Amino acid sequence: MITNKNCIIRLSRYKNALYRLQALGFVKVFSDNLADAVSGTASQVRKDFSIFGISGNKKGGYQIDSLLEKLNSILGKDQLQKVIVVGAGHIGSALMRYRGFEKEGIKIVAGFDIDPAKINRSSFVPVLPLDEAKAFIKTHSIRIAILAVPDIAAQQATDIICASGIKGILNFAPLGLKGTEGCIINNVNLEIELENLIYFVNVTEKTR
Amino acid sequence: MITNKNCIIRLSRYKNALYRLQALGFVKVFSDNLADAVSGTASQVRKDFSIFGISGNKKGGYQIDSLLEKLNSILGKDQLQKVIVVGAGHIGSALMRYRGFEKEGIKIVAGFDIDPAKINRSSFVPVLPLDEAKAFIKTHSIRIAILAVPDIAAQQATDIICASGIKGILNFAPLGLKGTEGCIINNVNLEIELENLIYFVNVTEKTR
DNA sequence: ATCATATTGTTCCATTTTTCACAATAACAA
DNA sequence: TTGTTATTGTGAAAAATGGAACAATATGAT
Repeated sequence: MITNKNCIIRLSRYKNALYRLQALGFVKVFSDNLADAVSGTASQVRKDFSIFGISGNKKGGYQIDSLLEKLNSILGKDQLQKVIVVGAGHIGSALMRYRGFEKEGIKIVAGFDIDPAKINRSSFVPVLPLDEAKAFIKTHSIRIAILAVPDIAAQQATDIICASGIKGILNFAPLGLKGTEGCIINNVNLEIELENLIYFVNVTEKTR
Repeated sequence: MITNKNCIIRLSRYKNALYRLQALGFVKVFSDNLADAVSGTASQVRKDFSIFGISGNKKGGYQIDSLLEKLNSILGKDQLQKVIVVGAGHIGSALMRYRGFEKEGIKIVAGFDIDPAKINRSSFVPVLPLDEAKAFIKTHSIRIAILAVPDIAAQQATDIICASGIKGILNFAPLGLKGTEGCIINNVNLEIELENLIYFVNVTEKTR
């Protein structure tokens, strides 16, 4: 099994680059074209493909359409991914309104919040009481949740949705959550991303 | 020079964990406490510290307050970091309203947008025309920008702010930006994060 | 048909990152 | 004081990752 997160991220980037190339009218692509497009190396492109049994043609490169098919299948993009958002604050609401997911086959089907004032069953993405999350997750077979609640509420919310059958959480709470058995957690911590950036900006400024 | 991004991210996590421990009344901490708190290993905690010349006491662990001081200094948190947001759409606006940055010494001082309808000079975080970005960046010595514009506008916006003296960009546009000389770009790609999560959820589901 | 060329697929090597293991030693107990 | 114990700090081993190189080979030219 592949456990290299970076490798999977690269597959996503290849996929995105391929759509751009396709839109420009290209039909086939070489490993070094893709490498350029994602700022990588041609060896790595080929090795990434080889890991997943994707092969091209000697001297002929890769056929973009079939390559996209394979990548999309690996990335689970051959089916609509239904996702819920837990927490309808600033970030949560923005994610529910964000249209960028649609073209990626990711559909936010509902939001959940504890605050009655946030509930709105008739909005484009309905916002429901957290109490109803468990039933909703089961009824709609939801596997992925985006967690955008304040840090104090994060672990509790995690426990609830994990117990309801959620298999993967994209966590925006500024806190490392304890991974529950059978549930994968990816943390997107904006504060930490910024700190990281600040660190490297400072370092490169000092050393120049 | 330390170029290991993961290492710096771990420093941020240690720092956050230390604040939590401090809030619980702890005064000193051992490497394995910290390891538990961030789901890492004690060796790695010690090695990370050793890389930055942070030392503790044999049998006495680390003094939390002095440890925090050192980490904060490394992470550039001993001074207020002024940040601008470029793009006042859903994500950009949510970030401007997000209060989580404040306690991290990160202050969003202004937003910028091309759309005149988005301009609001009197809001808590003023939203100004993109035209004014260059002057603003120079006047206020801004080094860090958060980029939250649609993908088509991303490269152009990047060029503008890089040319204005921005040294680091946290990019939310779903597109790998070409790194301009002297400007570091960290990408936060929500679609890719979700795809990644979906991949690993699928894989672990299949192998069980 | 033969040759030259371009590009893949994979093996091997270098580098980076993580983990292990243990000597050094500070704190504490008797 | 002496001994015991807990914990650090680090050097060496191991694992993971990335990159270079090249044999294999399909394509197209002559």
